[in-house]
Amino acid sequence: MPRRPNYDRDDLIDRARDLFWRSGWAGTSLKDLEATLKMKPGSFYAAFGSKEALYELALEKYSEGSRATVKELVDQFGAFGALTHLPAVVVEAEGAPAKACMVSKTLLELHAQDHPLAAKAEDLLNMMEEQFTGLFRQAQADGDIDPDLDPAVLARRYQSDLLGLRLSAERSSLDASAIAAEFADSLGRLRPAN
Amino acid sequence: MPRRPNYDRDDLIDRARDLFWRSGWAGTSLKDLEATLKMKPGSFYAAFGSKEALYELALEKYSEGSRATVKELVDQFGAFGALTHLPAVVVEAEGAPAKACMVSKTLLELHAQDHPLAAKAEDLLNMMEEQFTGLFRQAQADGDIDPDLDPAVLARRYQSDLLGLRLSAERSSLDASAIAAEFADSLGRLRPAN
DNA sequence: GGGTTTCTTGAGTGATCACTCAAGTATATA
DNA sequence: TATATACTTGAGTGATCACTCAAGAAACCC
Repeated sequence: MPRRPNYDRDDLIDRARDLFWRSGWAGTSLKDLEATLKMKPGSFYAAFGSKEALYELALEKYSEGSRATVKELVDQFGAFGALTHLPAVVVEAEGAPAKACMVSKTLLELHAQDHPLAAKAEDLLNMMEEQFTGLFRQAQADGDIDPDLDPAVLARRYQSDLLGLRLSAERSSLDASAIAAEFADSLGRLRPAN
Repeated sequence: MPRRPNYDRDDLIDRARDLFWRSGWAGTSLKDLEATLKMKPGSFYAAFGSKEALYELALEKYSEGSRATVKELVDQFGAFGALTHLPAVVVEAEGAPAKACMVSKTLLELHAQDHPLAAKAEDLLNMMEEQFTGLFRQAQADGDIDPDLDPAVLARRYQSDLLGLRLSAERSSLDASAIAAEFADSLGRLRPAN
């Protein structure tokens, strides 16, 4: 009986994610969304309920995509190889709306307002950190990293440096690839002693 | 002949800086500024011209303060000591409006809009990077760091990691002091070989 | 103390914000 | 083909945005 929507919901969320990723929460107006999604306000609110609800969907999709990229690197290069390749991958991503991580941008923008999306961003950063912990643990099992080191500690430091690298990559006057290469190189110091 | 203002301009800029630092550009409304500075719109615009002009003053003052803090650490601990102490200082700053660097927050929020304040933020990050380069050079002269390493390269990496640390320190679920300690510790690897 | 100059006040500006809703349109079932 | 059920449209909502300006108050010089 019903009329079906003439849009692909998943594609809309992708486009919204890219817009939010680039321009942030306050920097993206409903007019911007209407233009990018080619939807009138009525359709928009029928489909998503609110700007905030769509942002949350977009943020979750960003985080899923981020973790999927890491998994692909693991399949291709193994756990240690994924950790060393990721910095360059993230900095050299050509089509990406921004170099910086969307989750960290969300946290920085909305943390002071105690906005629910900032809490969501914290959760997602924790999930991503856990993925890194798993990678360091696996790299130890593979004999690529000193087994005496604590994978959780390594992961926190790794994620912190990676977020710094991605933030720095937003600077136009700075060659982020060079930092990425060094970052990857310095992981070699974590190799087992023998 | 004239009537003098009944405020301390320097103090107003300090308070505006703290407010902008915490809440960001879009997150700070003129109503917020009026409340914090205890000024009516007329006085505000007579004194500063626009929200953007005040933000620029606040950002410059933040950057000056940031570089002054580093200089104090150099006086107290020397160049290498300043580099090792700074991570903990920055993460444990109790009274600060935010853990993350105001300049990097500005860049992330406004870069996509090609906002003049984002360009300003880039300039200030470059200045801060130069200060770090000078510190690494001095630390080499002091015999604390391997003279074969490039101080400019070390500074870029150091700044990137420091910005990442400060970003991570915004996460409530994360112990940033531990990362800071490790960060400082890892600088020991840059010592000369002998 | 009169006159000049500046600062302060606060109501008011148009623009934009996220969002609503009644009316119109298209689709699927019966 | 008739009807029920969405979806789409777009003008319009009140709230808030950064900002203006005319009027009044205060401080200085003579």
